[in-house]
Amino acid sequence: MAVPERKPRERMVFSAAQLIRRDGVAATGMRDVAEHAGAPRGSLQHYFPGGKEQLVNEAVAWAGRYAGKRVAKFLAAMDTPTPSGLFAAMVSQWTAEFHAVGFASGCPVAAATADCARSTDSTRTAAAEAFAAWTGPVAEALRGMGVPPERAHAHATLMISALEGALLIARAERDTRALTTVAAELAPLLDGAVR
Amino acid sequence: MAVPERKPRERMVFSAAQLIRRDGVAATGMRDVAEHAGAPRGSLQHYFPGGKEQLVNEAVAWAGRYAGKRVAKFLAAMDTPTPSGLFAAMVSQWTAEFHAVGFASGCPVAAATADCARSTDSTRTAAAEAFAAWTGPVAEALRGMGVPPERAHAHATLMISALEGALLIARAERDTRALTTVAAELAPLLDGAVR
DNA sequence: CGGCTACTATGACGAGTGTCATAGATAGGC
DNA sequence: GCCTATCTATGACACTCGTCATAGTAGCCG
Repeated sequence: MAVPERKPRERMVFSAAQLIRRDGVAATGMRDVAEHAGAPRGSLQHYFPGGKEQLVNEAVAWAGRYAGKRVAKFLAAMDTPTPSGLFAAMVSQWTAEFHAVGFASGCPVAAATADCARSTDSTRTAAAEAFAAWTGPVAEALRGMGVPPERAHAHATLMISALEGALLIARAERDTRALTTVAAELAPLLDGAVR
Repeated sequence: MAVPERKPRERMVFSAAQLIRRDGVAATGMRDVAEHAGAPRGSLQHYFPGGKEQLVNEAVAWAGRYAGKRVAKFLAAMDTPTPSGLFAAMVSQWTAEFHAVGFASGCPVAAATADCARSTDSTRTAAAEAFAAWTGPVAEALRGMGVPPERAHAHATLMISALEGALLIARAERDTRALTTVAAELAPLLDGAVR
């Protein structure tokens, strides 16, 4: 996937997210990010005076916004939206990506959480906000499908939890089995909440 | 939690698991492990000639075995075992630990997967085996409660996926909300499979 | 033209890493 | 006693990291 035409600063954030979800935060070097983004090394300290911490936090935030926006696209692609259909769409995006890149990359928010939750509090906060930026649109979509408001947020949390966990297992096993299993088993529960 | 009386080698594996789940694989140094275990630095190269990779892999394997053994203890502590009761026990162990240590530590298998799935294939395999060593006993327990054999493994995968994902969210949010939500929402589905 | 800002380029520094080499200690067998 | 295998101890090496300092370039305004 060639780096698209964007402003250098955005390219670096995007590249950071890509590398983080592949190798983790600690294993992703600033020099690697610059090279991956095709940006000069000196620009990093110019655009991100807060250093690696700032870059990582912006990458995590970017990932959260991206995931949130995807929800709307999934909805638009479905003729008759259902909770299980939305979840299936989320899962199939990941299975397709896993098959495309050979299970090389996971979720950047998960990587940042596992790596920095204790050491860097600002990154932990950024991860929490990223999860919120993802859960919110999912919950809203569920409400739009008829799920009672008091359960929509809980089901959104359940969906994202199951998805993140299945992502880990799938990556470890190099097999999308966990993802498809979770989607199949959760479907009746999700649709059962529609009033 | 003081390091219990064990043989030095086992202490180092145990300490490695503790540090990995706190700070991630890359951020955990060999010197840190030796110090945490109260073991001499020189012993590392003696017991683990395969270097850090070997130590990490054994720590991950240890974590998988530990999680698998816990299932039996959870079952023994319940008078009338149910799928939702087992899941609630797994969740409550984590909520208790989170409250005890201030959300400092996550799951070592998840950390190893996020950090090494691409870079170190042997660690990725170790993580997959750890998940298997955990899923197996859960599935067997479900069968013992009357869950049909063909669905027991799927439900075990669902339980562990949801738990792992909720762990990540809980750690990021510094709140056990995700864990309790997942336990509550998943309960009827899990118990509904009992014939 | 000068002057200023935005951005790029590059070398250096100190701290940290995993690993290795080598030497020292300790304990059991006989 | 000595010999040997197991374990400990420590200093050094090559390397990478994030960050800083400093200089250079491009482009626009006046």
